[in-house]
Amino acid sequence: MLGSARRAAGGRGAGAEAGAMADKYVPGELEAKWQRTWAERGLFRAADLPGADKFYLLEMFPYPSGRLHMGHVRNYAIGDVAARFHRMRGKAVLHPMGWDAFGLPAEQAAMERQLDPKQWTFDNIDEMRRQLKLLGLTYDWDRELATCVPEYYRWEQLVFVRMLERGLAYRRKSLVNWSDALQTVLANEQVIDGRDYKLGEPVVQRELEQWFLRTTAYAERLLAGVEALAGAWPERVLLEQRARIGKSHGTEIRFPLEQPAGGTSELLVFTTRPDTLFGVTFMSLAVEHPLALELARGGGRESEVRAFVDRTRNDLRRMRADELTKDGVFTGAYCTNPATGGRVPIFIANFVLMDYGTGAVMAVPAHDQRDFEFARKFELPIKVVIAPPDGTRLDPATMDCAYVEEGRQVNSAQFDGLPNSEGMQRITAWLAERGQGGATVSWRLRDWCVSRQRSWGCPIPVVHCAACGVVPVPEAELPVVLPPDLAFDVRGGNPLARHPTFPNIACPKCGGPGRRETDTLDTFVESSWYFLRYCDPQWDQAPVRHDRVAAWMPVDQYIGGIEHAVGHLMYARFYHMVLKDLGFLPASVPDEPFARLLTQGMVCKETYFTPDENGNPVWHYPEEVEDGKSKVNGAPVTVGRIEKMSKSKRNVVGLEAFVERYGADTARLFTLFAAPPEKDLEWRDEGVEGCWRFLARVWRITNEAAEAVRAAPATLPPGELPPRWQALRRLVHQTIRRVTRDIDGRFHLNTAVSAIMELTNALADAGVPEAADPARSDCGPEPAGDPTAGPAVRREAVLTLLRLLSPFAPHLCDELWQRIGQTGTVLEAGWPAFDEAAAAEEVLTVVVQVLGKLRGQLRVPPDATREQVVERAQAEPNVARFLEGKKIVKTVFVPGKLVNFVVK
RNA sequence: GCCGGAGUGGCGGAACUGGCAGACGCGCCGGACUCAAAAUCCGGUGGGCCAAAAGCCUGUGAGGGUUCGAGUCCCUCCUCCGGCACCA
Repeated sequence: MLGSARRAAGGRGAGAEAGAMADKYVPGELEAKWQRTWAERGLFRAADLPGADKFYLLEMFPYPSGRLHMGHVRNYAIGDVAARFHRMRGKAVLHPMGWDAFGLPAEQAAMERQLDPKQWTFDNIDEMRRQLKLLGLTYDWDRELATCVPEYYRWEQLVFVRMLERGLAYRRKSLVNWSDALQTVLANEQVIDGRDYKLGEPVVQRELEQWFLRTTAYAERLLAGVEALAGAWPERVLLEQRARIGKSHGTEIRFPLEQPAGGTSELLVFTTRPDTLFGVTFMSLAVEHPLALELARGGGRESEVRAFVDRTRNDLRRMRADELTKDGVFTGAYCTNPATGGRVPIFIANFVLMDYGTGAVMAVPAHDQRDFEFARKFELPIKVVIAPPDGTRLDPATMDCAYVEEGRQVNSAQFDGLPNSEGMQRITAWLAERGQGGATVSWRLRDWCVSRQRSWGCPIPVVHCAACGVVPVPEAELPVVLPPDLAFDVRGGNPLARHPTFPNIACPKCGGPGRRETDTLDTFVESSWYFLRYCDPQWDQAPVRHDRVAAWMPVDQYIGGIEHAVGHLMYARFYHMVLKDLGFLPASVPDEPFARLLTQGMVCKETYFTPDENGNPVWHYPEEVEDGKSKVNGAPVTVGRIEKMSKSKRNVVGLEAFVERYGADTARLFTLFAAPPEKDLEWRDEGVEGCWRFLARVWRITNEAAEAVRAAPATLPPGELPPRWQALRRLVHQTIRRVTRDIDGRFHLNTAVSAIMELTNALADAGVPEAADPARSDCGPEPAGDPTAGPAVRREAVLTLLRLLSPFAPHLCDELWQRIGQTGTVLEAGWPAFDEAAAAEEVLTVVVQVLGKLRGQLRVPPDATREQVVERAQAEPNVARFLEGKKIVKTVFVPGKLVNFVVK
């Protein structure tokens, strides 16, 4: 409104481009212009070797699906605020972006649409990069990398060969999650409720030869790292990692076998309850236990056991733990309890896990619920060895569940009477003395299965030779490059294995006929070191360049989705330690690659649906809904739950259409303002409008002030400012403090935006003197005193506003920066300096309470004494009213905050 | 089942280490501008008592406790979300 009035008055010429644009905030052209400028000036390029003031900021790189969604926008907007903030504060910032480019979707596209996975991937990358660039993010595109090129994955092959040499990579038969639908093995993280993460088809257990990385060898170090990251990573992630590592202290006990079997004369068990050793009444072995069939053969029950094992394996394919009832079979074999010398029958049980502990469990039905259920079913004896502290007598005949609490040892020979916690230690020590066991540690963490029967992944660089076994490809012959001509016309199976020449190779050792490994590596291997590669992505001498990595690592702030809490974040920590141990990293690099972690919440939105003929929901896009009815089928629409944006629920907001309408700055601001970063965000169109309005308001206010700011002196007049301007200046500096604190470390970006909004409101209230806006009659006349005070303070306020807002809405701020006569970009201008004295309040509000209830307020100078404040507080009429006729028994005084009279 | 986290206006969310609950935004109500609308601007907005204001009462999932003072600390319970789930 003001702009048009001025234009009419000023009669601006056609050449005054800036003025013509002053009318309305139109982000489209403006954003493109500044993105061009930034790129041309190379503003986001990181130094090769930064000094001590480096800041490595990283967002988890995306899979190039071809479509950027609002979840990405949120992730990258959060990161970009931090990147711009640290840059403005003078840090050397590394802020790279790349592509997690291997993976199943490319192969599926190849199978379904006969596309070349490489072509498909690079087309997607181009498309996603284009969309990403619309957002004005501060990436150093010179460091862009894609994991699917030999220049990247070759180094994984080298590392794999070295790991093989050190026994950190190995091959073994193992039960794995096999997806028929996807024709591959899946990691545990990729299996959700017995179904694959991708198509939701059933996953079965199969025994296959697989490649593993020995994560278990690093369990202790991974756990130590978790403890060290306390405070720097979200507690939730640390908890999940700690649970996954699952360290538990216990005791290893040897039970001599009556008849040696399978080359051994004893059965080794792991228990956390050695105190219950005297209560053992049977043994339970896992179905896959190597001695299972051997013992049965000796016990004369081979066929029964074999039948049970076969049957149970089928069960285990699908069933979840809680749907599986306890079942088992007697092997016919016995062992001896080393404590009592008693005879213990050995069973195979369906609930015993082979890959935890030793795969054999000493069963104490009186004090373990699972053993109790098993014993009841097979009518096995129950022997109580722990007595409850309350004196209750446990009777095996009538117990309906196991007693698992603390108590005193009973029926335990020389240990009787001890508290069971002490019994644990004493029995363990006693076993150790007699060579029958001892204290040990068990881990829940498993080795990392990295084999994938897929062709769009990093080939595992080994050769199988009938004579020499597994032979690594010699380092000089690396990389093993994926053949370009894979056939995807056959559904299922690995096209690499079917390739006419790829599998054929002579054994590197003996020259005889060999077969190349056709499994590829899990894509989590690529994402386990990409952050190192960014330090010099072109380096062709080694996976990473020492001096660069030494200069940039660790990542100072890592940002990504909570779904990677254990998978990616555990693998990357492990791999990073391995690289360090193998000498690929300089020793100065710390064990932990990610110094701080932020896990951002999901972007959610309301869903709309109508029921189909079977009552199942049919989801609708918001634009298909009109007046509460579906435009598709005319039925009344139900508003569904607020759920994560997804194509299947049709509750997505298209990025490009959005940016076209509102601009990238509004997209960024909204995702940052609507919720704190770590919480889920609900997308609401009204909220978007609010952010848009705010930016338009900044636009208007700044443009209105532009001429005055240009003309204003750059320094404040000496001496005291008139109160009105001093108040504005105080708010300016308080806002600098708040926004700085909110961004730095705390990541309360939503409150940082609030603070900036408050400053904007104050700036609007401070008014534009030459605009005699009747609606702003409260502005009052320009106060007396130095006439340059007002313009100078307002100039500082406008400059500060743009500086504080620029990490959130960089395009708008740079444009306005230029319009108020500043050169360059806000990024280069730097973060505003904070002046403690200017931020200090000269009058404090002290609240007065009587018996804890608010009865009045006082405005007092900061240096007021207790006596002065208390005296004035008592004189407040409303306070006096409540003090009348009462006796003050205590006066609480919190300087600058409150007075509380306790009366009787 | 076990281990975490969270419950604050009509809504998203603020409240640093116990000190004015509800910042900021949305929505809503009233007003200005306009022929009108949109946009914009100004004011109001937890609930209750009171004609209104002043003022008072009440209020952060429920109940108890500690404290001069509790959204914040402690105990019990309820609800929701997340993780793990035969880990011996």
